[in-house]
Amino acid sequence: MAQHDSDEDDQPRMILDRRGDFTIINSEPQTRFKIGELAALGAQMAGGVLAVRPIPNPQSVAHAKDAMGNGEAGVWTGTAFNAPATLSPQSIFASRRINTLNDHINPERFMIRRRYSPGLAGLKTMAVFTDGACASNGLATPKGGFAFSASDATDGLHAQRLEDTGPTDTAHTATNNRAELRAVIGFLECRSWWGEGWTRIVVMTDSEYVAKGATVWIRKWASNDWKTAAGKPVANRDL
Amino acid sequence: MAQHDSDEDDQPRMILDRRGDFTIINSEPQTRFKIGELAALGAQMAGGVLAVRPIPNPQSVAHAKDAMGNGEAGVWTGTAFNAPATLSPQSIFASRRINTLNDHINPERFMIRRRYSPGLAGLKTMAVFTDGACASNGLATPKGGFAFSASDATDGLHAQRLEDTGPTDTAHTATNNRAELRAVIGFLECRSWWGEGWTRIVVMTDSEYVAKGATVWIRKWASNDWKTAAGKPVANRDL
RNA sequence: UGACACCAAGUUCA
DNA sequence: TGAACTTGGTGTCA
Repeated sequence: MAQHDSDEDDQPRMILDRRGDFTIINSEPQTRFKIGELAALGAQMAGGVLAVRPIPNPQSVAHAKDAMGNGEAGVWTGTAFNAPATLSPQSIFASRRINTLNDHINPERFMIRRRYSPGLAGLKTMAVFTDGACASNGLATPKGGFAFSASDATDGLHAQRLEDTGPTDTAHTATNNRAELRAVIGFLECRSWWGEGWTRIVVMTDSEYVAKGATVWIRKWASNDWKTAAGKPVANRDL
Repeated sequence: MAQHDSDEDDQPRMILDRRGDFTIINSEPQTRFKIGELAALGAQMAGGVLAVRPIPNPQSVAHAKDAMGNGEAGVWTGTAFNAPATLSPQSIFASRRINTLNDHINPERFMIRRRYSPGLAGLKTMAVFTDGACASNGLATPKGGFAFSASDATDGLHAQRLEDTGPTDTAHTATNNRAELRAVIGFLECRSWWGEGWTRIVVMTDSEYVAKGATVWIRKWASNDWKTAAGKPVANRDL
């Protein structure tokens, strides 16, 4: 009830600081998303970069489902690789506007620089930074949040609270890993990247859980009836 | 090079202010030791009070080493408890002089008041305030200092710079936690409290690191090969 | 056993 | 405001 800005909406707003980190302002708790730190981590980053190759048309989906052995995971696959030491949102986003005939299509296009994806030059590749957070993770009342950014501009950021229920309408306690996963899903669902002409998404994440889960471990799980190495069912499967 | 007092010695001198804090005068950097603030912290003080029960004779040491599983930690144990809200050097030091037949024994004796250590009345209990400081902690050229006081008199204070090398002759960068640790060690080593007849030391510290490290965490470390919760080796083990 | 992430607490500083 | 020194704990996997 102290001083307020003059704008009344309760939608979360974001600010981007000098290092590229961003913060959700109208959010409780106020969480800082450390996108800028990805740059410092550089080559040592174990989470690394996740390249997602979508397979959107029905035939490809069917084929992928067959190949994966378990259809639920077969809609897309990914490849993990390490980020360069100079990684930062400002360096990786080679922003250029394109002309579109349709006003409903966002004209912002960000080609990932070729040196970050050698051999992928023929694909229209989009880059996105993701991060998840969970205050009081593992404690009594955890509160999750997530964010993603596909540009170095403030209005290119999106952040929101982690929902209490997953896509299957089941209640799920908020955890750090659910938040990290949800950040990637949030981008993939909110933006019609395929319709915009992108054929490859590069996801920058600091989460080994997300990076390896979507690239390495998922292949074992698909041919494994989704059992963990300890024999227990894989968690957060709904996401 | 500004104004100087007329005395030429370069031994650090200390001044005690109204609140019980003290400052090293001939020291660079000039550091303030906040003993007086312990009173304000009172019962909320998480660091609390550290009661040290020494086991000084060889048999007890050997027994303790066996019991701890790892001999290096077994020389003494402690119990943590919270300080009362009214805690202050002036209130806790019930100074009384005693007569001694030996001039070499300091006649100053400070019995901790019974209400601060219920149940310990049968032991000769000595109280000491400790504090550590580290200017530019974490920066390029940190400079540490520490101090302790076992009385409310000015000449009962001792303060000095934190050494560059630990007891193992290894170089160690000064940190706040090394300074806090060194303050306690400084008192235990400089004063022949056992020879003076004290059988229990109560250490007043505002450092959770010192209080829990010497009472709670050390028991896990001893049976843990001195690994931190994150699996890394415990820091400052030399102290 | 290891790895990444997410927190919690205290202190020390700039 | 922001950063470093230190610890304990959970979320997850191999």
